[in-house]
Amino acid sequence: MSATDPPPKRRASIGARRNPASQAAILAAARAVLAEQGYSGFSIDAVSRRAGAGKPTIYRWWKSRAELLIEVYAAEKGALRAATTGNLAEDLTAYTAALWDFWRDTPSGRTFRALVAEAQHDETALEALRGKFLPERLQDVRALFGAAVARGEIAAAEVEMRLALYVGFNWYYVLTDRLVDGRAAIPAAMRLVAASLRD
Amino acid sequence: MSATDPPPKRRASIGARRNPASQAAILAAARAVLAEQGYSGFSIDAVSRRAGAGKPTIYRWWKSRAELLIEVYAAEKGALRAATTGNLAEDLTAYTAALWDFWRDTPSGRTFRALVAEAQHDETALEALRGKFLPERLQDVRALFGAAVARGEIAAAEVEMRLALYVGFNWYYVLTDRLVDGRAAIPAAMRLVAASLRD
Amino acid sequence: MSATDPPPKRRASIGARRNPASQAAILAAARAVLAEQGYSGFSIDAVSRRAGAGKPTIYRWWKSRAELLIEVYAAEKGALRAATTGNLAEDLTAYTAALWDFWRDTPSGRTFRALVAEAQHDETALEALRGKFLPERLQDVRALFGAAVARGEIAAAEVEMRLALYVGFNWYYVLTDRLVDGRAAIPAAMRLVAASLRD
Amino acid sequence: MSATDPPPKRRASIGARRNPASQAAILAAARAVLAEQGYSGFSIDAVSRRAGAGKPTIYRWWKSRAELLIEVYAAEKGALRAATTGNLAEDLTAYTAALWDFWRDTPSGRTFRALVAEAQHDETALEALRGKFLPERLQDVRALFGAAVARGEIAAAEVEMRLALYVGFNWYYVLTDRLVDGRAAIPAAMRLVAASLRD
DNA sequence: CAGTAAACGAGACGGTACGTCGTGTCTTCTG
DNA sequence: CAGAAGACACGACGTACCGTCTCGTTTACTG
Repeated sequence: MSATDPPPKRRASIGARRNPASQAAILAAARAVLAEQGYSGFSIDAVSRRAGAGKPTIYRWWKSRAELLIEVYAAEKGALRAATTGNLAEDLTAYTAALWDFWRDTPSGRTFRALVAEAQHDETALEALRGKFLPERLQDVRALFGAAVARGEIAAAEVEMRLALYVGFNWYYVLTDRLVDGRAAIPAAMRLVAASLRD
Repeated sequence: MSATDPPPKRRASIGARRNPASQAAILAAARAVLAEQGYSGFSIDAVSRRAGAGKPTIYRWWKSRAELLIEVYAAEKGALRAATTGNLAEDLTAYTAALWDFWRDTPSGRTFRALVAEAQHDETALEALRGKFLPERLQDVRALFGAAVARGEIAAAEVEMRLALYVGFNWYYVLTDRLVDGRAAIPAAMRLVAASLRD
Repeated sequence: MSATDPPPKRRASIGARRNPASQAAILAAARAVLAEQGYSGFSIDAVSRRAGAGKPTIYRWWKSRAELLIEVYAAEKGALRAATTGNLAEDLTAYTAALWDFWRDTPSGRTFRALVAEAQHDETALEALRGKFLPERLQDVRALFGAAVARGEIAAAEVEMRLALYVGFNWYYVLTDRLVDGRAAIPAAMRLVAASLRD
Repeated sequence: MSATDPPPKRRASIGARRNPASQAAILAAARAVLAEQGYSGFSIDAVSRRAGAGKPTIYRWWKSRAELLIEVYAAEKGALRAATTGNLAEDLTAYTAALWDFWRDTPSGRTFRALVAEAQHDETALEALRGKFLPERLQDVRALFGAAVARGEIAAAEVEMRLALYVGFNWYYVLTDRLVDGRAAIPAAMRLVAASLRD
């Protein structure tokens, strides 16, 4: 989203179906608002103004702020991929470093923080976070743990617990806006998350 | 906070100093509002109405919603204490179980969630969370880690990383409102947080 | 849902244009508040509550209390008309008597007083009073003077001065809430306002 | 009142009686506030801050804003005197010109406007205006009319009516803040106020 | 190929909350 | 015991945003 917005041209209806141009404009506007003002400036009114879209158009396709945030996040997250190399701690470290870069270098960090905040407001947003957003986002990481289970590194029964430690570690740093400070701690933390419990 | 509130009597000024009765009523009202309506119903107006206090009285003593939340939380947290028994994993498990009980059985869980959400809105709230709230709240847990360092269980350089894993684990469950589901995972997670990294 | 419930009658938007029902309800509420509580009870909040209208709806159409007062006054003033019979003093007397009746028997006297008071608070209100309200309200009286000039009763150059005396006389009595006491003085005063200056 | 306020020194009690220094400071502060901000900035809080006086001290000696305004006005008005020369119109013209100068060149014009506005808010202020303030202020002008009655220029029964015309003329111009524009109209208006009604 | 259905922008609507200011009352402390 | 200091409950201020509603317009899909 450029700082100098293009003059918002009126996008009329294209008939009795969703206008992709409007949807794209709304997502772009939401991303821009989050990038520039953060969660406190993120309102349906602001997005509507920025996108040159009517509020009902937004509410028609996203029934809550949370849904909009989720789609904004998903639109940018696509590129990030976790690769299995044979060592869980190293895989987690590589993925986490990439994730933190992504959070730092795009508006996605702010989007993520907004989404977690939104889930504290709104029960349905929390449900969406738990039931849809997190499972999707954690798919790759879960696969890393799955591969480690297959290799015998960790027990299958421990995956959820390790996942919670892993996710919580990331949340703690992103929600306190300390992605830079905490970066050095990633490798050791990932070694612990991947460590054996047999001793 | 009983559901049937006593008839709110007007509390006049007691001179050019803070009226403890008003402060207590405001804190109690804030706690009650959070308990009954959660973060979405938590507004200075609502607290003011509930407490029978003027909004300026609230703003006089608490510069922001976050400060009020912090004090509400602190007022209930007092009782919780961490004891060192000689085994870090066990100490952490005991403390965490007590913390989760406290979050579940009092409005404090909601207060905590509200505070984290507030920190996503408001930069000064985030600063207060990082600079004042968390250090104070983590004092006891940090002491547990310190004792483990003294016993040679873990390295001093690893304390911050382990603390982040520990805190994140708790945040993840409380912020997704899954304190009940996640309870069984506590002991194993704490063993991992306390595990050796030498192998 | 009891059958005795008064219909809540929320006035929704009727599209991207002013809803006449809301405007009428706001004007009626403003008139009612002034009639019942006078200027000291006249607040945008009170009008909003009384009208069942949102404050932003009021501010959207009236930039200030003064504008609202002016429109409330104009809505009732319509009926009053000045007739030229051929004698300025008598015409003024008849009109003034009717005006004072109108001020006494409707909320308009209070509205007028409120408007003058408002103009002492607010520079833009004063500007509206001088530039818009008074010229419109004085149109009829000015026509009476104009007719007298045409008949040769008074000099054209004296009209503004006589108008000031005339208006001031009315203001003095209405602003001191003595419309009843002062009534007997109207005819003689009007003879003086209409008197020749030749001697 | 100088623009650079002297550092407000604490004026302690001087025993169980009114402290003249405090009263003077309060009156001076009220005058200064009116001069600088007009009626809209005139509040007991503002006067209290400016004077370095406690609000209860103000309320103790002046039970309303109106009383304070009256005393502020009286403190400056003293100098103005009406002189009888043998011609009512000329006497009125001279006095009115002096009065308008006084209103223009001192904060008194604003004080006067504030007082009239206050009387529209507050019934007791109106009563004070009618019963105390106006009779005192009009004493001199009434004397001019009395002298004219004694000389046979006007009828005794017409004095109140002429006084109303005279006062209203002044009010009209001061309340619309047009003392400069209206100045030229004074002599003719005064001739009319003093004119014979016998023709 | 006309009629209908639905999406679009626009923006008004009744509300709630914001954070600040002023009100008049009250109490304590100082001199 | 007066005076400063200032806290108190209250309520108005003007603004932002909420989610809903209706408008008039613009297509595409239908019968």
